[in-house]
Amino acid sequence: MIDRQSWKETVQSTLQDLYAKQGGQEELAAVVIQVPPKPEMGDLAFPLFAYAKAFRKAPNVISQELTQAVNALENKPEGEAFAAGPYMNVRVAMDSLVSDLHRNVLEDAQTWGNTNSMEGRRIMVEFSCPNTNKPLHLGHVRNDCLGASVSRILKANGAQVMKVNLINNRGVHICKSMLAYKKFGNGETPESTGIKGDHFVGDWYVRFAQWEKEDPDADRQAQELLVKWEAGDPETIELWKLMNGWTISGMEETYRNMGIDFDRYYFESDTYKLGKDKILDGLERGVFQKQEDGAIYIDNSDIGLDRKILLRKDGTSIYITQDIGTAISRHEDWPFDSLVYVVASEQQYHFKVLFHVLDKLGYPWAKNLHHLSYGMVFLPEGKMKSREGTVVDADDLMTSLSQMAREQIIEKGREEELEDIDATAHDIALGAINYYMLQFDPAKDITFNPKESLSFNGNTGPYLQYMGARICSMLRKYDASNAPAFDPALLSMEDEREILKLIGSYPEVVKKAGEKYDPSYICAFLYDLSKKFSKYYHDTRILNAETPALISARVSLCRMVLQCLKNAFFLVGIPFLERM
RNA sequence: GGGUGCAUAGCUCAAUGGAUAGAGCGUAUCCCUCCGGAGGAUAAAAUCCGGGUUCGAUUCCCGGUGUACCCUCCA
Repeated sequence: MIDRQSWKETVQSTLQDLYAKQGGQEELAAVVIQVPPKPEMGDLAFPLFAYAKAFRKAPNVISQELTQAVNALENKPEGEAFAAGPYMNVRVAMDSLVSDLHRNVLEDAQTWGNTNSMEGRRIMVEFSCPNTNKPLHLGHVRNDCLGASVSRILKANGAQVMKVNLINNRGVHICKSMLAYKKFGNGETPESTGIKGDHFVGDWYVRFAQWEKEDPDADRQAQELLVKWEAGDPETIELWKLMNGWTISGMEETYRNMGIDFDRYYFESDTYKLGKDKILDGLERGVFQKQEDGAIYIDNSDIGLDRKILLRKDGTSIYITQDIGTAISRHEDWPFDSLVYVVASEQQYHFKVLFHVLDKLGYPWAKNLHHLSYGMVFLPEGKMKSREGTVVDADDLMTSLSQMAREQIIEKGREEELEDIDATAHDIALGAINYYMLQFDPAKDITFNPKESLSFNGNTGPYLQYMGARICSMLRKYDASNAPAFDPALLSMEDEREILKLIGSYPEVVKKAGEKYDPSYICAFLYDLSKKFSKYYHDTRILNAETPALISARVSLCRMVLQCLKNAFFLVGIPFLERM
């Protein structure tokens, strides 16, 4: 909103003139523009340390001379410069800027804040990618929140986005739950037991782990079943389809519940054969080599890595085999400019190799593949372990949070106000989860403490939702019919200037979040805005301000904040609530 | 052993190379004559260690220490 560029240019040329006056010849270093640490110190800051040597003067002195020169200019940008020690700071005149901002925010409404920084780019985003042998857990939740949010942020920056999910529905782990079910299942089904499909299949996976401990032959049998599966044995395929169907329908229920959706599903079972073909093809062309025992590998010594097996000696495919096939068929389906894989940091090596393999196979787009690597989610006692029953299940998490939200609603006596308590509780839970998962730098490992993390107070999603609900509540009480026109000059308090500047910076935040694939910038913005607004309405009368014009101006500010909250909420998956 | 991240307050996290390193939780103390207390205010409390670059380093570089993940014909 503030015209930083004009100020920068003005200061640069004034500084250069000043230097020339005292006989300086050479070109000075580019001026740096900053935001002062406190609002009362102005809106812009120019540190002048770097020029001390050239001017042979202390930065404080340069600041004073520069300030005088800048303020004496006839056609400087609107505002006032003042010396602040070794800095020259500027307080910008905001009235016309605020008028524009006010108009833009309210006219653009839900598209306000969107940028065109990625206009025309076609970006595919892969996320979630569950295995069909167990239900979604906390790790998937971080993945899903990130993938969904990044997709929305890229879109808000003008990109065309294709959200894809890759169902890992084949492999020895799938065979393990199938085998245990075959052996011990007695024909039970999710329907007969009343257990959600993905949980039902997951239970058999756990059962296999127990059996494996008792019977050393279990693992060999699982491998055998995988070979049968790849050979297309009808009975095996039938069971596989049945069990995958159970899992996937269970997961889709979880996705729906969490507001996650995809434009397209890919199935590993459909693409691994293409991967195999491409590897055999690469072998023929001399890109890959064959070991004495028959396994095919790529020699990665050119990028400082060891050899990597691409196809087992028995001819069955492994994890990377299908990823090769999947990437190729995706580019055929929807030619993308870039493909973003949202996958945990533990797979960094895998993606390094994958991208290298595709590059060696000669696909030009292999250079535009990006691994959005995010940190692990740990529990206070360490890594989640299914064997020790410490896995935090996604469905359980949603259920317990909804339950907590429901209790709070009742405790606060809000039932009467709400049309649908369960729906509101659900949205609060969703807001809490999304904000929790997205507020941190994706690269960082995070520790999820169920007792401490599941709070609705402080820096949480519900706190943000509450701000929105409070503003809505105010606006409902305001009669706008004879409201005086918006006068930006009335919003001159420090608090108001701060809030307006923050709103003005929102498009830049959206842009940065897109460039960095990082929703945490949006989260930080939301918290900052909410906290500032929260203090503002605590200290300042709005609906009962002194004059109708003042009321109108402040209400307008509230409307702007509200629009900004709504738009940012959308990007990070926090449901907006008019009442809560 | 090699590779890649990470290291900031008691805990969980912020901080475009700049001014007094910010929040939440927890702890202590205040605030419902005022628009919703899922709130506001105040206080105590931190940059892993050693070098280097720079006018200036939490930030950049090198070394060390700690920690996590990977280096499987698991996914």
